[in-house]
Amino acid sequence: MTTDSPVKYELLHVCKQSGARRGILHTPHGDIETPVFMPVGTQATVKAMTPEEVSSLGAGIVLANTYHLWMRPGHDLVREAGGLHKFMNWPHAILTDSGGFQVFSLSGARKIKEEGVSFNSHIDGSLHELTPELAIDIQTALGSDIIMQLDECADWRADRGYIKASAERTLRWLERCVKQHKNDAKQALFGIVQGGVYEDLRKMSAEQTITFDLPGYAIGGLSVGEPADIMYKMLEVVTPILPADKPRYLMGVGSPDYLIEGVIRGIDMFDCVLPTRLGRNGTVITSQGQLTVRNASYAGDFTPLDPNCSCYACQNYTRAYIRHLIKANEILGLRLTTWHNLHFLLNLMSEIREAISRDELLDFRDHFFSQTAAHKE
RNA sequence: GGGGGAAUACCCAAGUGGCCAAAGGGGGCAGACUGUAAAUCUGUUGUCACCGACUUCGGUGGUUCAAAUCCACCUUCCCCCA
Repeated sequence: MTTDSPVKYELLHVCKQSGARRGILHTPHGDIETPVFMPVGTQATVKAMTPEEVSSLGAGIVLANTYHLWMRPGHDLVREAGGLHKFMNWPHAILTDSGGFQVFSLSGARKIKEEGVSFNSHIDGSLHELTPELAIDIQTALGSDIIMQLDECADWRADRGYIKASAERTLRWLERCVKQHKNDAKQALFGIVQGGVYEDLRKMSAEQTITFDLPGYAIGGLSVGEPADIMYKMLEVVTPILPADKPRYLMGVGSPDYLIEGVIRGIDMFDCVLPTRLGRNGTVITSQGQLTVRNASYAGDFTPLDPNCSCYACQNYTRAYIRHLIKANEILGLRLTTWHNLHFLLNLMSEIREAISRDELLDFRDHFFSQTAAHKE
């Protein structure tokens, strides 16, 4: 099955200093250099940006969400439109998340059973049941390049017994997803490793998940509030188990420190709402650390968001102007902050890839952190 | 000229004897945000020597144990009639 997969990982180089991987992810909608950051466009749009803008920032793949598009506008409509790529005018690769994260984030409006998850729609409260089979069918209709199994992203603070049961159910759901997927030639199904913050459960989940011989593996249920060192520990347990010829995707990670540390621990793919959400909420990620440009201290600051940035926002606008736009509730303000944040992370990944090629990723990390630390008060 | 109404914190606006340093919005200030129910949410917003004290509800004086709330006069604004 693997050899027929529409998505293939090509390993280019392993950093001699850190063990990090550089590679290429071949998809039906283009080749993607890894490690890669994938902007999130839940509702078939990266909020505040046009697809052309997202593409111009260097993104070759974005996320969309099964649950949200199922609820609205409905996957049949997207199929009728000619698939997600055509519907949203995005010619590059798309990865759809299965709705597993909504099991976590909409926990107040959902019930988990062996058969699947029943949701009360966040839009109108109507009851819907998402099963592993339906999650595949919806993603088939959407036509994304990479599809995710239905999993349960459990609360990391849940007790061990629950996490174990949840991870095992996620494996049973994977089996059903694989069966439903039927070796589709155009879409690659990724499995998701769960197991919370328990090393043995993570190990069990990883070992079981790879028996399905899938074109890629994700690590889920992390970066949901647990301490960073626990997350790093889980990665150190899981990535050595995952096959070297397949991409490894750490779901939901997007702060610069997590990205760098994740790559060092063998991760190839990341996605996160952080840059777009932070931007809309008036915060920018810079080479000197996070900066809440909405704050009064920048009212008269006529320097760029990040003095070391070459993005459109930083080349043309000042902190003072962008703060003014945000305070005045002008759309351009959050477009510019989003623009910058996406550029920053995509550029960071590009620098990480180059550092891997030079076998200097650890040096790069130390330099990066000293820059941000130097500006912390 | 006559009659009626209103003045509350940065703004709007509740409150008509003690539970009022004073509801609620807005604005301001700050914090949070990591497979997006998020252009959202949370906190804070009289002063200070801040688990306590002090000064406030147009102004002045009064009634009362107690006043943003009651009384008198004054000031300003709005509406109606001439």
